[in-house]
Amino acid sequence: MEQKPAKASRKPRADSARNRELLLQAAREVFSAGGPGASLEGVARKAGVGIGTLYRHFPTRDALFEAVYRGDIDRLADLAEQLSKEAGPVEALRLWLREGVEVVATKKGMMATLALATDGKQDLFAYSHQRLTAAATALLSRAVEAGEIRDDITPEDLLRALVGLCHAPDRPGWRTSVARLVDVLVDGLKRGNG
Amino acid sequence: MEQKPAKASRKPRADSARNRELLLQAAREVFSAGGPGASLEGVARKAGVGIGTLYRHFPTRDALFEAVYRGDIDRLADLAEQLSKEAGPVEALRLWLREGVEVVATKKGMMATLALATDGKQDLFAYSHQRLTAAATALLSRAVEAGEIRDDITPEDLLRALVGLCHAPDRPGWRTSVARLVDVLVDGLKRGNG
DNA sequence: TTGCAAAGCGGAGGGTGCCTCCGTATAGTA
DNA sequence: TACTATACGGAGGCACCCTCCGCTTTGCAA
Repeated sequence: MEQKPAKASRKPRADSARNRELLLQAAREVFSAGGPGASLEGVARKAGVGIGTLYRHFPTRDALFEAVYRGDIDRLADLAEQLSKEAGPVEALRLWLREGVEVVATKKGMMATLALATDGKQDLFAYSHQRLTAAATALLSRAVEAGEIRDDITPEDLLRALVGLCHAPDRPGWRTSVARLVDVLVDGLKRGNG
Repeated sequence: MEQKPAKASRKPRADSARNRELLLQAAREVFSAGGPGASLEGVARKAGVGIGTLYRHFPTRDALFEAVYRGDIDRLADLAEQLSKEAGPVEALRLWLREGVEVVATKKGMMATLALATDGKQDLFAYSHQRLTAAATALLSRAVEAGEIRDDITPEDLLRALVGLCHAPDRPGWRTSVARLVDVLVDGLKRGNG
């Protein structure tokens, strides 16, 4: 029942690793500027690499998104944990949502990633989805157990709201508008408003 | 200072009007199924009309959206007026948002239209934007004047929330999730939750 | 070092969609 | 019926998507 031939596989090639980095860097820039619809050929051009190379490293557009923004997802998930220790249950929720908004604000491409990560269907985003869901679950259940918010809101609801509110982060007054809405939403979560 | 030559202009051609209708019908179907990214060439094909004809009638994708969904926008705006008479201030808000969600649920293409109409920048959507903003303003200010909700929420905030919550109307449990969030939002609007 | 094959490169090519332009067809009018 | 304003339609130029495969580079072993 041997798992793998384990063929003493040779060291990964240096040019491959280098190109991968070049692509990630280029994608970061292109996506941040141009949003989720940005051209992959543009990314390859900017990286100074053939389009074929891009597709070999990242077989789909989503794979590239995943690779580019996984770090941000992780940071957001970690933040939830930290806030659970440092802030009251409701305040932690509020601050977490605000930070989520803030992250998106600086990276248009992040929106698409967040949306995909929120969607459980994509195998590719299973990891990100799991991390975000766990973060949302933790924040919500803590507040529920403290008896401070209603108990019928799912983590999916919270993520949906986060992603939804972040759409169109270009419009004048976006930040303040979304900040208000986050407040409204969090207030609405509190017990005894029904 | 004659405004126009008023050249006893000839009657508009029958084929033109017919094709316009064919295009609208085809667009309705294609957009409803395929969302905002659906192919315009596909619309033309489905209408049995050349692509040039499509572009002559609707110079941009947005113009087509506008024409297809203006009726829905109007209906939504009218509903706000009606609800103002038939329901309490806060309840009217809640019901209006719910209806907005419902309209989008059945028409993917509507999402894009709503988003565009919410955005003031598009001259093309000036009418729709104005109608929706007026509707939101009426509902909000009525509730504010009744002292039932906070007074720092703008019509733009409300529309942003509506559009935002309606994203990704495909996911399982979408309806109930959004329904919950609308409730949370409206609860959060109420006075005395800060 | 050298030779070799695995691993990786890159861009041509076929497909789709966007939008414009203009020769051709046709509906209204005289 | 003839004439012309009006409308039609699709070819053409562009950009992008993604695949495929001949060529290059790299790591490794002799």
